[in-house]
Amino acid sequence: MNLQFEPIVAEPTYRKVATALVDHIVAGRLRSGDHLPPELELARQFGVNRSTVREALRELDSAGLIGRRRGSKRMMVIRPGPLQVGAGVRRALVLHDVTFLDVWEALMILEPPLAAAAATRRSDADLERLAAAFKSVRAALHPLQTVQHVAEFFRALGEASDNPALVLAHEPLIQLLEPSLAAMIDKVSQARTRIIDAQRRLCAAVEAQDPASAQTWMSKHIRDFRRGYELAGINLRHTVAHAGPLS
Amino acid sequence: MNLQFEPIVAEPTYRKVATALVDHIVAGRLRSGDHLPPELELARQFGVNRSTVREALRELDSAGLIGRRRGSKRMMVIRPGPLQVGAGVRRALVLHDVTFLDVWEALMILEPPLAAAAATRRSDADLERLAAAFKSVRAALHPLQTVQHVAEFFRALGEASDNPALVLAHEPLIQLLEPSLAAMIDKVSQARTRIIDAQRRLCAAVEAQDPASAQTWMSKHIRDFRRGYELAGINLRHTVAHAGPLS
DNA sequence: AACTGCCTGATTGTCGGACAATAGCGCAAT
DNA sequence: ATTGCGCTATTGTCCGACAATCAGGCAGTT
Repeated sequence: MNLQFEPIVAEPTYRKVATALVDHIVAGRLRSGDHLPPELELARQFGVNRSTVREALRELDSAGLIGRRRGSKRMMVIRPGPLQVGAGVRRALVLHDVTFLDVWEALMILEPPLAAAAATRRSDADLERLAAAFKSVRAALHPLQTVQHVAEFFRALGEASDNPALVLAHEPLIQLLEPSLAAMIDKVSQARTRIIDAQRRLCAAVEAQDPASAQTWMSKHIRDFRRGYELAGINLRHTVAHAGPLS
Repeated sequence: MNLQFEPIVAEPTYRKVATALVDHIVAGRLRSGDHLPPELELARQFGVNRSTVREALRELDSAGLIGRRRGSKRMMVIRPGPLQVGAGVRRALVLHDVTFLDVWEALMILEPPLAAAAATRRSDADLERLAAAFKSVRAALHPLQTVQHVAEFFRALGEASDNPALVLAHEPLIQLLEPSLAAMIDKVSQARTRIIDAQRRLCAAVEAQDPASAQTWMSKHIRDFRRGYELAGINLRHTVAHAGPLS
């Protein structure tokens, strides 16, 4: 009696419908921008009730695979963007009790090479976006504004790296950084100046397409964040939970 | 006439219900392992129809925030695990036409420092899991088995780093690597040997808690992957799309 | 005491139908 | 070309229903 049985899996219908739709999207039969067939039509084709279709649609919705333009009624297929995906990962990280130190360490690993890649491969448009973000940071009045533009600076740098994997990997980190950074800037007077200084060097390095310099300065920049947190009296071993608006 | 108006957002009820539930979970009022109230009870409390509640539940379901034990009927709150979150990110990456080169570059950035962190902070249990994975790789018969255990090796290393941010960041990369790696091992005869050799060194470094050595060998290891792909005749600039089972 | 079988209630999965609100769209009028 | 009007399609939400099955109690047997 050495028999081992596989557990029986009874997938509910709404999940089957969902995976069927996902498969169509990932296989490219439904492309980004295409309108999804109306719910009743889908129900007819799948041979299920509209309620069931709707439950499946909520799953795709939550996965960021479908959405609609503002003011539009019909659903269309979209590509899950970094903000959407990043928000999900951020939630997961918060629930896993990620600490400031964890986030800082990950940034320390990711951002310098990312900056180097950005410097190497940036397009003129990327440079422009980066410069615009830098300008906004200098012009920002409130800490909250500042961090929003700092986040945009990081995002611009990510896009410049021209590597979707890196973009999606560092997006949740940026989102986790944002709220705590505001508190830090508010408490540490030199923080703003030092951030602006680092960004100026980074802009220059990216413009000059000097990866080594970009990497070095980003490294200093991230290290500075840690110093800022310590000066602000934030315990790096605390979890980042509840540090900002969530969903 | 310089007025700018904010766009009016009219959130549907099912989304409000979903965010209300998410807020409760993230705020810790509903903890991992808690049973969710029955749908009718939720409908009563929210003052909406059960269908609406169910659509909201599908959203949380897809986000990996709720689930159920096998054979159980009632939903319970869970923490979205790396596999779940990673699968979502992987889908997003595929839809963003990520290339082998992109994935390789991200691995090249992430894995060496991750290995160093693992070597520094690994527990005895981590070491055991890593050794078990290594053993399974050596014992594996088919390429498909091999890559599964190789993936497990990377996951074990990630867990050993004791940094959830790093774990979640490299999970989608592992998942993207998996299918193509099988093809590569099948074509390049030395690949298996070289992987095992690298893993042996990595195991030793992690056991000796020697971060520098771990980082160096991981660096070589990842670099080897690239050589393998080139030997296998895989164009690194091709997208990884459709390279394996999706959802 | 432990295991088994059985019954009952609770809960979910799926269905059908209904209706209000409104986006989409064509057509006429300006 | 823009505006106004009216019809249709589509979504959001609700109600009610029923089958399947899980959870828990209860009795009977060994």
